[in-house]
Amino acid sequence: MTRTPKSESSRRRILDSARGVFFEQGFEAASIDEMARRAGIAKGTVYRYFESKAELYIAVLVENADHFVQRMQATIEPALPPDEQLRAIGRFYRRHYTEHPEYFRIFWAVENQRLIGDVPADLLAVVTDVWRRCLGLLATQIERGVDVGLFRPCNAWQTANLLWILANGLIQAETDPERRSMVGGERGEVFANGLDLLILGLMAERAGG
Amino acid sequence: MTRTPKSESSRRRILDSARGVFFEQGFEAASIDEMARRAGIAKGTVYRYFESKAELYIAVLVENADHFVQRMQATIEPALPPDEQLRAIGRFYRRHYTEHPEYFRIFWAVENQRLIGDVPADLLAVVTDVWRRCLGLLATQIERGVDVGLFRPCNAWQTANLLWILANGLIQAETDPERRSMVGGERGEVFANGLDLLILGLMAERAGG
Amino acid sequence: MTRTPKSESSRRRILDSARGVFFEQGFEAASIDEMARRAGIAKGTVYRYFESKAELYIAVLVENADHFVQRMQATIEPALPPDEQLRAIGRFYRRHYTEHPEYFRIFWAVENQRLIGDVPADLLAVVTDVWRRCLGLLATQIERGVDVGLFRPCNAWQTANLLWILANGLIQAETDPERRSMVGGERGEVFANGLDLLILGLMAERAGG
Amino acid sequence: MTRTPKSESSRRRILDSARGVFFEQGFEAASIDEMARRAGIAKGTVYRYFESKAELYIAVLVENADHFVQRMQATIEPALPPDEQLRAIGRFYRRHYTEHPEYFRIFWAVENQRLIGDVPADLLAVVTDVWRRCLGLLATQIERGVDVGLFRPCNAWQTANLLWILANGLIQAETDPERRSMVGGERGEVFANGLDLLILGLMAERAGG
DNA sequence: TATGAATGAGGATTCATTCAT
DNA sequence: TATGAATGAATCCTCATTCAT
Repeated sequence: MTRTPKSESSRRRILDSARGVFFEQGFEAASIDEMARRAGIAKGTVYRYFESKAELYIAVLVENADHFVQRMQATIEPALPPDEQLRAIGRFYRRHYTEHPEYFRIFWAVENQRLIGDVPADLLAVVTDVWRRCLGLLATQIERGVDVGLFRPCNAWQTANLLWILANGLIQAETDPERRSMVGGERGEVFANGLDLLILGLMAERAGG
Repeated sequence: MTRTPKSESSRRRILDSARGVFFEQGFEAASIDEMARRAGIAKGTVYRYFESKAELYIAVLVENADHFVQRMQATIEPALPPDEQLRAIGRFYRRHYTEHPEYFRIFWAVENQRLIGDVPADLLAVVTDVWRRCLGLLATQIERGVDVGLFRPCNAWQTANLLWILANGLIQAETDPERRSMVGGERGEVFANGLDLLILGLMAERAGG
Repeated sequence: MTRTPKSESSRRRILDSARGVFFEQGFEAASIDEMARRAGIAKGTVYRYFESKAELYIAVLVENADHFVQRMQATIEPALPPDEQLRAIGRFYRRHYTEHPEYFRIFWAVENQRLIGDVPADLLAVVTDVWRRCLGLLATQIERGVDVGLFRPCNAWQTANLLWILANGLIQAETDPERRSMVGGERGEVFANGLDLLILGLMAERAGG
Repeated sequence: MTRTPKSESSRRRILDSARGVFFEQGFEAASIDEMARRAGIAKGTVYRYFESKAELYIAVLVENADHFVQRMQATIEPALPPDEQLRAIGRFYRRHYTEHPEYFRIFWAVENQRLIGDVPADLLAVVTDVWRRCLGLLATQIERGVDVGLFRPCNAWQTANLLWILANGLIQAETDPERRSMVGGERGEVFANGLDLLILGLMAERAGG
């Protein structure tokens, strides 16, 4: 009788358990049975809310995407200088992962797209949109830095891409215990230092000039 | 009953076809039927050489790892200065991917380990070993650079990790058409510029000093 | 708890939509969901009027039967001679199918009884009753024809059965495009000629005598 | 190691049990589980021989069709006059049904085509071909009868269609106990008399002329 | 040693039916 | 009385694995 048909709490429970199973097992290996079990509902009920496994997967990713982008945009503080801004975004990004590791993986799910195979339209659009908005956020700060002479001239989108790749890769590396024991250092510190080195490169020529 | 293969050529053919199928379809979606078909042998025969699908997958990855590390080590040219050495390794890495995209994926397969779930012992050891050797190669050059005053003081393994992450991430980014259209630029150029920026950061302080 | 419907209009709407769905999709493929949707009511409501899918199917068939028999009986015009009477019934039958193909199928549904499997009591009684009344109508005319010397002596019910079989078969044959292209001729003409040939056979001996 | 891949006896057993289940329950209601159970093999084995339920259904029908047409063609005895020929074909047809009621139903399965929905190409072709050959056999005899002046001039295919419809309808009517008790008479006699009446109609004009 | 037929557990999906509201 | 969310048994189909030959 509420505005939403079906039960919003069931939908919520399904999405939550589905996210867990999908991220733990991957799209192919994840089973609807397991999701239903975790959600404490019958298997058939899942199909009252989502037409297929693929659609459910998309719904999980879309939700994550929206949640993430909204928070990332809220991070921007216009008062900070561009290099500090980049560091702040980086800190937010890493913290967000720490707090919501499941949500975070959407950015790595992109590579697994092909697993689904026949539902690229919706998914691709969403994920691409997220990437674009994130890169755009970074590119804006980089451009600002170049304009005010803080950064040396560069292609802002390409440089944003570098920062993005590095941030993602560093977080992924943190996740792997083997890798961490290889590299050493505190988790947060390695991340911050990594980004700093790149930002330093960005400012280098100026220092040299 | 022994583990020793009966026919080395059959083992070879199985590994080759398995690599193709695993890399094209992913672990879950890959089917033994398809592998046997491509290898031109009967399905049951596969099980005379490998105990299970998972073990076969591991064998493929292990083999790739060995092949890769051997070639990477052969890349080192002691005569070059450390920064050029790093660039050379980067060029090799990217070229290697271009020529052998299948072999290359072993580094990203690590993250998908959990797909298998219960066979980490062998695999983890091998992959970790590869990572360690690759990072070691980079770390050696970085240390050399620091020693000769070309690079500013830094934790060599952490920095090697950065280069490694960036190289992998850039190549992955190249693979995604959406991403490339977002970032623009020539494929090889974006890769080279990215590494350069990091290396520039490595040398920055010195320039400033 | 009583079998008496709560709202006659709901019962009406359910029967109408059920007939459409059953006849379009067949018993197995027909879904209660679709019927409820078309009737503009909730699925659960269907079960307030009919105990099961099978019972609803029976109700549809019973209703069709009554409707059909009433109209067929109204066709008889005592003034016509028996052979014309038979032709008139044939014309009515074919026209009735053309105008109400859904209703018509009851006669072919008999053969599909076994699809349900465990509800023959009600259904069988009704359908048998319809057949009997239809054949009786024909048999009466045939007997009359024999009595007045128009037809040669014969078992009236067996002959009625022949006419009935032929009429049904001809209409079914019209329905199949492949069959029509095989046989050729105008739809109505093939039907009329077919019955005529049989009636001619009925009158043959007389002509010969 | 025999000429046929897989096991011919398994294929045979599957086809036999499938025919039974399909004809007893109809395409939709028939379950592969039941077929496997009756054949005494595992469910998965069915899929080694037939790609899908629909393909298995087609295989059953095709087999029946071939078997039937071959025997029907063998019935023709050139020495007999056309009217006797038609009676002989009728007797064969009825006897064939009596002995192989399952095989026989292919002619009534045509009407259920739509149940499958997405595999009409093969099926339609086969069934249409059977009908055409059967009607052709009848039409040939009718034409001969017209040529020799035994039958009155008529459209041979349309008349063949009439005989065909009547024969099928009479056999179907025999199958239904209710119908039989309504009509009375010996089974074989009703059938023979029915066809005779039509053949009489065919010869009537001549008698009258 | 190689084969490939057979297996059967497992997974996605459907839908008649129930029942709390 | 009507609703529609929830159920779960049933169905088709897949495929890693086994084993008799």
